[in-house]
Amino acid sequence: MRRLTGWLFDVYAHGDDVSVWLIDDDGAAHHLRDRLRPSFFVGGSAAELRRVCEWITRARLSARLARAERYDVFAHRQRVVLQVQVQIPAQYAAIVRRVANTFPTLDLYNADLSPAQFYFFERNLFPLAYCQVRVDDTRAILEITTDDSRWALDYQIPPLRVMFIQLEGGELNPNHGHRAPLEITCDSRAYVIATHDRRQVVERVRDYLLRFDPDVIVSRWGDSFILPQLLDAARRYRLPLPLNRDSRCSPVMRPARSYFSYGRIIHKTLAHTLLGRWHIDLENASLLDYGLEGAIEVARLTQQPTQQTVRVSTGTGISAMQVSTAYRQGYLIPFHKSEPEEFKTASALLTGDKGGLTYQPIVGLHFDVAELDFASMYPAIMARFNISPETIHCRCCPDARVPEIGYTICRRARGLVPETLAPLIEKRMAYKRRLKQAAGEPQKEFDRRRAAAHKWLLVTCFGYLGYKNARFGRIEAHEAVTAYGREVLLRAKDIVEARGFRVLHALTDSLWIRKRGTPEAEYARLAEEIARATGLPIELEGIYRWVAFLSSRVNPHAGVPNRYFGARCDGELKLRGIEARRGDTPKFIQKAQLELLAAMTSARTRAELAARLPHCLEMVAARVDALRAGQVPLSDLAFTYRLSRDPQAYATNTLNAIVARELAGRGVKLNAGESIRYLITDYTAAVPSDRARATEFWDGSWGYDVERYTEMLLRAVETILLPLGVHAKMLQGWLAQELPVQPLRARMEDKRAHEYLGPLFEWSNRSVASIRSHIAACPQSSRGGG
DNA sequence: TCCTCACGGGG
DNA sequence: GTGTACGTGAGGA
Repeated sequence: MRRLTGWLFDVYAHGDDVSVWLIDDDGAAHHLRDRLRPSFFVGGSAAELRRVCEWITRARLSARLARAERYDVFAHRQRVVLQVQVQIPAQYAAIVRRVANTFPTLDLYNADLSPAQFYFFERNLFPLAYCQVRVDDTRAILEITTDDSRWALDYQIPPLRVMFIQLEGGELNPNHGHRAPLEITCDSRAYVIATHDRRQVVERVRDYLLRFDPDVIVSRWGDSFILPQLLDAARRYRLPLPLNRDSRCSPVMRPARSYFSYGRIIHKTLAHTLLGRWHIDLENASLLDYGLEGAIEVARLTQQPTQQTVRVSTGTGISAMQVSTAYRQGYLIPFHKSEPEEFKTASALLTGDKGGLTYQPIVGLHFDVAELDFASMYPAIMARFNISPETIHCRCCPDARVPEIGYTICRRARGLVPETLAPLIEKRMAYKRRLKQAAGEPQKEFDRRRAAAHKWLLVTCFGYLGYKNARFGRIEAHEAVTAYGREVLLRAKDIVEARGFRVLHALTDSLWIRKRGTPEAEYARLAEEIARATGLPIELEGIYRWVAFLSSRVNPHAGVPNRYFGARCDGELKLRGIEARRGDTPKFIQKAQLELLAAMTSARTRAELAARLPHCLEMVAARVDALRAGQVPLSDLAFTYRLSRDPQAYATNTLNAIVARELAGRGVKLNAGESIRYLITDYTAAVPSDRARATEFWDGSWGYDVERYTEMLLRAVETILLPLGVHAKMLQGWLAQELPVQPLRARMEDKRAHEYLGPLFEWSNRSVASIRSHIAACPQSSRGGG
């Protein structure tokens, strides 16, 4: 018998047990095993359940059967069910499937959880919990416990060894034709495998894996290109390739999939996850903005293994948290449905057409404006008013009714959704409070990333409530949330106006208000008064020196709710809807807008803003000069677009369609939901394929279209300067000065990987330069590398 | 002018 | 293992 302490790193079913990986304080990995007997439940009449028992016994499935009573949240009562306790965790999914196929009319519960989830729930653990373990001589766990909590604000993360693996040239997509040598970075040193011999590549990778034994392999295009290529070569040449730490099995492959989310198609490439080691592909991981620390926070909170966590949506994450709550309470957990898409009728669209409240802002520049925001409004409403699929239309509380729509909501029993949400809201607030206090880096950065991760969980929680396929979703609950939201914003507006403020704009959960000579303390009092009246926390988001609400480009007299920008007194800029906020705007244009806004930030009056115009125009001229001189980095000129359909399905010849078809013609398999990146080479070219070029097929011989980029730049500049009366035509007059166009030399910049890894995992490309001279001697063909 | 296409939100 | 609905702007036909 032996004692171990360390972080719970990986859990999966293997053989008759589960494999458990622990990383100790010295960073050493321990492979242990533990017992797990997951149960699912079958609901039906007594006769039906008897038949299920007989069938399972006859089929000699490895399961123990028992009668059980469990709570059905939707029926609001205990239900007699058949408990099927699976004896071998690896067989759980197969046994569920056989029962479901044989008895398609019966209800199954707790029937689609992963072995890792069962393990976490049964042992009261979560990924990266710091654990105390007793093991016997065969490495079987006798006891595993933790003092760590998912709700702890401060927790240690194990000393993870990270290996970074990519093709040289970083974010260029090898599936779209990019070819370059493999580059491996570990312990702050980069190693380039500059050979076209696939056998040698595999051998070198194997050597590095054995030498560094990384806990985490972070890659670019590892899921869809590097790992499949390596595995294929390893198979062909019969070479061992220890990508897994668990040598008993191969990496787990999941096929590519496309799905509809957030109103657009998302494509997830083929995925390769590892056992006893993590593989994270930066190009196939969602939500990069909160980085690995944020992903670890989400894994801890949602009790999903980290490799899954980075590959699934936050909707799945919040669903997993609800499942955890239900499991803890002993509720029956329904299936995650996956009914096919269905078209809504016109009437359903009409009645469903009730979202947040939207005003038309008062167009133009405003000075000394305050913005009040309800904090996490929809989640706060769910928690405060107990909105949950099983609490709505409750029979026991006829007096508690949702405004406008009149549904009843239970006041007696706390709902599953509020139960899950409340601690999450609280934890996020705690991090945000801490961020406001003076704390040093990197602590602040951890808190920022964790709070950002929570934000996404909270936001999708609301969406999930209205999602047809959610386990704990119900459209009426969704409607109740927005109804409360409208009511609450109207109450706030009334209060503000009663205090003599003018409401310039209001949108779902925020108000922009103005009253001459208001001291800051009055806003705090106002926020308190609204919070008291509505029961929801509202905060002073900021006081703006100035804010510009933009008019519609179609109708210059009408304000649009979601296009505005402003400078706060603390120097922060806030932008919505303008080019700089959009993912399909080249960085070059984003930078130009931000530069103008930065110059305007400190102005307090219209006259002060106007005084900065000459400087602004000089900056614009400098940008145009840089364009003409070919000094703009290639990566700053690239457009990124997500394809909403397969290349051949495009009806019009937009640049997107042209580039997509061009790539497809070169043998690149493009799927709806994938992104393409391209530069505009000659916008007016007669031959469509000459108009733009995918970044992967761009080389120095292609120039970029200076005229076209200038035109787009000036339009973006107009967005910023129009509130000051400057039109694009005026700008053109200013800049009507011919400069020579020079050949272009540019390089892709590559910072994202480092940003993603964050302050926790320091690695650098410092030694790349020294190795690069070595590669220069090696010829590169279009089939080389990876 | 109408149609097609892609993006945002939340902090 | 997948929020919905809608408004907006740009550009092609």
